[in-house]
Amino acid sequence: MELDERKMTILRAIIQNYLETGEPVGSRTISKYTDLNLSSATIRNEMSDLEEMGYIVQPHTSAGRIPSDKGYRLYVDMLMQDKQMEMDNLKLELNAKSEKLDNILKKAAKVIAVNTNYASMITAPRYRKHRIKFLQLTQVDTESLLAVIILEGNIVKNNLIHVNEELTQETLLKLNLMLNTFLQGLDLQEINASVMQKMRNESGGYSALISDILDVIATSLESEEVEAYTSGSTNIFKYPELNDSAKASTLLSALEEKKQLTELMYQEGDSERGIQVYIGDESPLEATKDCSVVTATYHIEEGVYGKIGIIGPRRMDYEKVVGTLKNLMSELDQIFKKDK
Amino acid sequence: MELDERKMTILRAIIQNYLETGEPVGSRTISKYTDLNLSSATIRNEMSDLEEMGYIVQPHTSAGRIPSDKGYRLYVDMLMQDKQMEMDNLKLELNAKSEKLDNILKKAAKVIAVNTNYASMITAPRYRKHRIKFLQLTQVDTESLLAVIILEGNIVKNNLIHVNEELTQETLLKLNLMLNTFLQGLDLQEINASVMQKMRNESGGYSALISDILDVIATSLESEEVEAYTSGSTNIFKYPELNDSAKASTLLSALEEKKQLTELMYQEGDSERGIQVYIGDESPLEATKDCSVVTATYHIEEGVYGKIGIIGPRRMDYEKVVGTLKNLMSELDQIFKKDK
DNA sequence: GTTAGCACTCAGACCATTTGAGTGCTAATA
DNA sequence: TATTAGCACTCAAATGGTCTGAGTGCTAAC
Repeated sequence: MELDERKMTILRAIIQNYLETGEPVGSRTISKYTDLNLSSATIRNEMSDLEEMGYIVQPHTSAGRIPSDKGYRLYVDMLMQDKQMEMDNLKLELNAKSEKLDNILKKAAKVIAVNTNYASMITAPRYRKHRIKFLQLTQVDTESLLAVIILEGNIVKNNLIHVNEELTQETLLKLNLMLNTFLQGLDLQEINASVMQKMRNESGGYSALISDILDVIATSLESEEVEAYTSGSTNIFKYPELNDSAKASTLLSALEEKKQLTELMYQEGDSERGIQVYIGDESPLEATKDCSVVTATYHIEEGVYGKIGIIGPRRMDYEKVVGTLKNLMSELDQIFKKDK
Repeated sequence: MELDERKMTILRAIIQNYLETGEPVGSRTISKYTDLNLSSATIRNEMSDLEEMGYIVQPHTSAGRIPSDKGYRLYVDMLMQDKQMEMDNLKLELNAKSEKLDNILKKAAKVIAVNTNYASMITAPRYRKHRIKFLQLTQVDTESLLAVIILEGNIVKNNLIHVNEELTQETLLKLNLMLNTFLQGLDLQEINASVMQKMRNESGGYSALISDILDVIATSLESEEVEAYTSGSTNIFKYPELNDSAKASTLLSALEEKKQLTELMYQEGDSERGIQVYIGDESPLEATKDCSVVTATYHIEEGVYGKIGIIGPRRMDYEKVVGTLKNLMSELDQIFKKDK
């Protein structure tokens, strides 16, 4: 059987109608809804064909039809190659000048959630390897040193180190110089035993302190799970099909935990560019089997990127979501470009 | 009428039973549950009295009784002055040495949520006024300066500032010296126009930069909303009485927003010490009218403290919750003491 | 190829009935 | 006088039957 023009129109009508109402849609509805001027009986025949081809399903005999994952997929694919969206204006109100990365991201997540009425999640950019760009120790008071570590991409980490004796200005300068000489441009793997040994040798009696500092660096680089922010997770209550306590609970847990979702977003073959759509069972994540997840990538610099995700019901308004995401992506790209 | 020994016992039995089951409890149950050896009829008489006194209510005629807010209140008050809890061992697994404040707090929130099966929230310590302890500018690369600001209580803030020209080492030293001389020990209110003017005068041509820096400081200090972490928010699905979508939704929104809850925790008359219990309508917060909220305070140093909160159903296991909180409070106090 | 008509299906609403847990009251008992 | 047994009563929730309406598939007519 062939998926001709008319079948397409009907399928599209079914999907759009279902997106609006959330109820299975019947033949009579479609016969009125479209401008094809076909009777419900004809529609029934076509629908029966569409069902056979797997694009729609009946939740039970004598109910209307709802789109299957395959049907959504077709619809989404059609959308994707379709005309460029007209952009509805969404702006991050940021005085970007002194705004920090995490604030920007939090706001972005919120903007998306509010605009789409779905749950959103955004991850901080993931650097392929965290190279040390710059290191600095400063005496804060008699008993503590502040270690500031700047990684490539201007991620700033800091940590207090407790010391017993006050260090002279001179010693600090020396230590700083040494640390930078040895460690600049390295990532965690490259700080191996031999580097560490050399540093200790040259430290002139401060080898204990050096160890402490290396410890701090190690935890800073290592524990770097990708940070993620969510927003609008309670939006899922707006969709009856997700709004039973078992489903809502697993979904919200996933959103709270973030970790799984992060993994999903950084999926293999994510192509680093463009927009990815997981419909229902297509998702490798158990918790989102009843949802659709749309992810997008924003870029900070070559090879450094983060992800935005939207989680909503299968009957998500894909058109709007994809539009909003594209929009926000370029917005973010802008901000980070200006930021340079 | 008087609340004699026997009535107390019965009330306690009703509450405890209701905590376990979540169902209204009837006279027959109590007559078997307690070791008073009274018939259900007698219990009925007593219950009728208790109802008249306002400690229990009937959800509808011919249902069992459930505790009223007043009843819970009595019960909680009894608990509070009761014997010291035996501590069940909960430990934060932390290698506290290099662990940062926010990590400790996140873990604490999690530990509580897991231990109690309620939702938990913890706020970072709130300083009455944020005084600047130490400031430092560092050149990171040709176009950016890193400004590190350490506030009293060792809260570290940092921000990148974009500059057009590279500064000499000497200029930086001078600027740093000046910044510290002028700003050390001040809080935001105290950085007024006259201080700013003086600084600009002495800056020797870097007044634009100084303005930028002051901007950064201002946002760092000002935007200091209390940070808060939540955990286990999905636990609320475990309690049928909260598990309808309207209630769950408002509650979860409150947990996601955090702001309202933070306000609740830093309530007027919070006495800075000890444990506070809000039962149902006692809470000034609309979103938690159907819940109970228990808050506790942990201390970092004189006058600097944060809050832990537990949110659960009215029929919360107050005994356990209060125990756990006391426990964790001392644990946290320990960690922060060691940390000094 | 399209349409009208008809029999059939099934979820959900509606209603009556039953069940069981719980109550209040009264009279008997210790 | 305090306690208890007994009984009539209430009401939520469960059960089960019936009806309704939206929807289908199939067939015959256009």
